Amino acid sequence: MSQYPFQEIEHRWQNYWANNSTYRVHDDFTKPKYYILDMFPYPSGAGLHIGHPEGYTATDIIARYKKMKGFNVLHPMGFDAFGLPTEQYSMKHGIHPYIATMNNVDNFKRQLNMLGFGYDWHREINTTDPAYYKWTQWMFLIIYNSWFDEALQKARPIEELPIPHDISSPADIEIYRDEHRLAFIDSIPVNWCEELGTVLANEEVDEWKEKGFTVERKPMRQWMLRITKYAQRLLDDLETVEWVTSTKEMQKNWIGKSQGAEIYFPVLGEEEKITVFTTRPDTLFGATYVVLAPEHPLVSLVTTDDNKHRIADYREKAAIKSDLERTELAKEKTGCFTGSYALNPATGKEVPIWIADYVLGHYGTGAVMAVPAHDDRDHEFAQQYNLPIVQVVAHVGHEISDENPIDLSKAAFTDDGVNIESENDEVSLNHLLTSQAKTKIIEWLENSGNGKGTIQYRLRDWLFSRQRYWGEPIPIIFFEDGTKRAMDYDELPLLLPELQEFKPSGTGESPLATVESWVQYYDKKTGKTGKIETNTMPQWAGSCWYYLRYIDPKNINRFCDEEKEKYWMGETGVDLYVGGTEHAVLHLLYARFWHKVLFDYGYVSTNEPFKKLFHQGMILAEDNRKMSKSLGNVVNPDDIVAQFGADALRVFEMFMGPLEAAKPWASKGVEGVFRFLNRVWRLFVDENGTLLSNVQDVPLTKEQEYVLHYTIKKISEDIENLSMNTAVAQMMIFVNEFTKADIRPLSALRDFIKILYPFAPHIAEELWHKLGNTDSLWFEEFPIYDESKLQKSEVEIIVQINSKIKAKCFIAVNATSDEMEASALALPDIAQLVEGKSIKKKIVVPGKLVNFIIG
RNA sequence: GCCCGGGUGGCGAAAUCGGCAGACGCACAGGACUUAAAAUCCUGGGACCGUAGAAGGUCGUGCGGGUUCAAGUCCCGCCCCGGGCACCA
Repeated sequence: MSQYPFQEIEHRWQNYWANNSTYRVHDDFTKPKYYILDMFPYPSGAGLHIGHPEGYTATDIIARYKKMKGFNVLHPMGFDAFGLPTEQYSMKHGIHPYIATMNNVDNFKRQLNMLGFGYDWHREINTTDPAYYKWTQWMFLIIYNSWFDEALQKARPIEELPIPHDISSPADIEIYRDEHRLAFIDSIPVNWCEELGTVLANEEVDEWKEKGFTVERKPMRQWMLRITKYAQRLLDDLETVEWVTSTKEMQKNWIGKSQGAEIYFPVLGEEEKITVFTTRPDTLFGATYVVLAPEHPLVSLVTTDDNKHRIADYREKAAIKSDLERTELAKEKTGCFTGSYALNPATGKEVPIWIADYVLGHYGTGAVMAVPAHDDRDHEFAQQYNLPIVQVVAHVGHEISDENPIDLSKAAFTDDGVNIESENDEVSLNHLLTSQAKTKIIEWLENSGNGKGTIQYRLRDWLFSRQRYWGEPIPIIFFEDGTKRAMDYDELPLLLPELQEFKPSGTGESPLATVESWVQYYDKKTGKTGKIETNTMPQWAGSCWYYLRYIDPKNINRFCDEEKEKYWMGETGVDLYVGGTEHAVLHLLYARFWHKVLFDYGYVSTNEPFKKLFHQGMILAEDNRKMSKSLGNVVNPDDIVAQFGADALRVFEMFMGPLEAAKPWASKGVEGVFRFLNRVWRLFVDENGTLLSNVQDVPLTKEQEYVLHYTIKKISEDIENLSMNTAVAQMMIFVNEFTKADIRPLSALRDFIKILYPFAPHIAEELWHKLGNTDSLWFEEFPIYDESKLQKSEVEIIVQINSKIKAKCFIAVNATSDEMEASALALPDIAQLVEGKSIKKKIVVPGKLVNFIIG
């Protein structure tokens, strides 16, 4: 294959860009800004995956395009380098995570530069850099030193938290404050992984289980972030961003808002009431028993002596089960009667109190009223244990029982309908539709003091601590006298200690707990001695705010300068954020949460961090399966670049198909794109790389003008819409058209190079210089199309008889309907077909078609 | 089970304010160049019927209906694939 010298060209231009700091970004506030962001990579030992260049090329294209359109473009890159994989690798190979990280980062940077991306490396960030994680810790302290004002729906300083009058001692005030901080310590059942020696967030459990690790539930002391306080805002503000609908949906489902009611069931013979949460308060008259989660605090109170052993036994078994075992693996529902009864506040009837692990302790109130007639789970349980089933909702129009077609011995009736048998002395729901019954019963509950309407969220607080070494230390000191204090901002960063051994301590504590010299702390500010918190932050922490650090990465006084933040974040934040779907919920939800806390304090100027979000699809192996080492179907970017060059890889990944779609790799496809780049090369130069003599300063033909201006228009629009595949197709059409020309008009070729440049910057720069230019294309303007060149004097229309195409003809572009009809009828084929027939109907679409319906 | 996406040639895909289905590329076939090959260039192509060849005809965007002069595109009912959630009361 005779080929253009891509290796030489790519090396030359990469060196040129580096030596001339071509991509240096300046904070020029006079220009309109465009902030385009990639999800920064985790620098693994495996190096760049072939999927990485897909999103990165797309953003590189847009960044260059926007730059050429006159925007001041910020398109930065950095590394999310804390986290388990590096620490695992370090333990296995005995290399310090810091060294492993540096090596991996170097390799990633080499590969990113090899692909010709236009990053300003002066703005590189690394989450493991103390100068960076100082601010991660700072933001943690902002959160720690805050409470959430429900009335204002925003975070406020903890000092401003109103303290109830009956709390006066400093110790009690501190306890009260701790109960309201947005970062707090709790002892809760967590997902403990013995092999990893750490707890995992609920969201992370599946990922590690897939990798073959076991995860069990175990109560432990943990740091939590009160993200649930922001549930409503996180939900509402989704409406203000331009995100993929599926991702918005996922976040909505994850937050999981439910409207319903809390209802109080008095325990017979006790003062206490059981509060249940239900979304179907309209079925209250059908509640025939109450179920508590095994971990519910009232369980011991309501358990009668003769049931003690069985209940204790059941609770113990439930406690060690993971959520997974309590749900998917449990084919049959299990439960245990406590021996006590509660009163259904609507019917006044006694209903038995059970415990069962199908009721989750952490959702709602941890207790439910069971309505077996109208809930599948309650129905199953009632059948299992022979509990009464009472119907209170019927199909609309079938309120009279003998016409009622519902067979409750088989399944529950869970649809909306109309209430029956729902009446007491104070309220009747009978004949009301489900929605009306809900409103009415809530009204009654509130008036009678038996309950109230409420909203529940599925979202849980964020488990924020990890028992690992390779993460940000949590800057809290626990003193020997039992008090504690958060470090002040001027004491940050709290550095990770140098460590020889970073294996888990084995006690459930972080490896940091074994470093006496680091843990033991003499506090100069208070003169007290104590211990530093040994848990570290999860990997998500550093990525919660990195987009802000790019704005001012070297700032030592602030996470970023106020004015620069205002400029680059503007009215609506990052203009475009591109990354994989795998972060649709977690990273994007956590980052939004941190951003909102910062927003509450005025540290950032936008409500939401990312205005527009786009997910690139996965690149599959040639066999249509996921690429994996074990399948041996991995394609390495280094190999492709060595064989065909970075430009070919970039253009091919854009040409494969829609950016958002999952698509299989095709080695023949790269060759095709490589052939295209060679055709581009030969459009300009001969075998020796000398500019062809038939590239001349001549005017374009009408046809060439049309193709050129259509290409400019089409590709501009395609880039804006992220339709890179059709943009590449249009460049191919351009090259095919102009290759045909014996004399190639220089002006069109100049424009074409500028269009090609965002996609294939190396070959474009080389050809640009061969045309005698001395500066980089980075500083050129993107061509602008001329609408008048797109106007054709004649247009081809189709002529149909009975809606079938029978002929085509050219007509003047501004022809009237009558003229079109006359031209069509004048065609011999049409005249012949119409002859002797009556034309029943004529449809004329200007500039498109004429259709004769004949009989 | 629920919520999102998506089903178009041998393959990746274009085209959705309803108006020539299959742009562009891959693979394939034929030809030119060559001692030969590679590379390059040119030509062809949805399927079926038809014809010596052409002309011509029928069918065709997952399946079944519908609206319309006209449907890949709009409406109704299904099937299949991918992703997410899943005892959340």
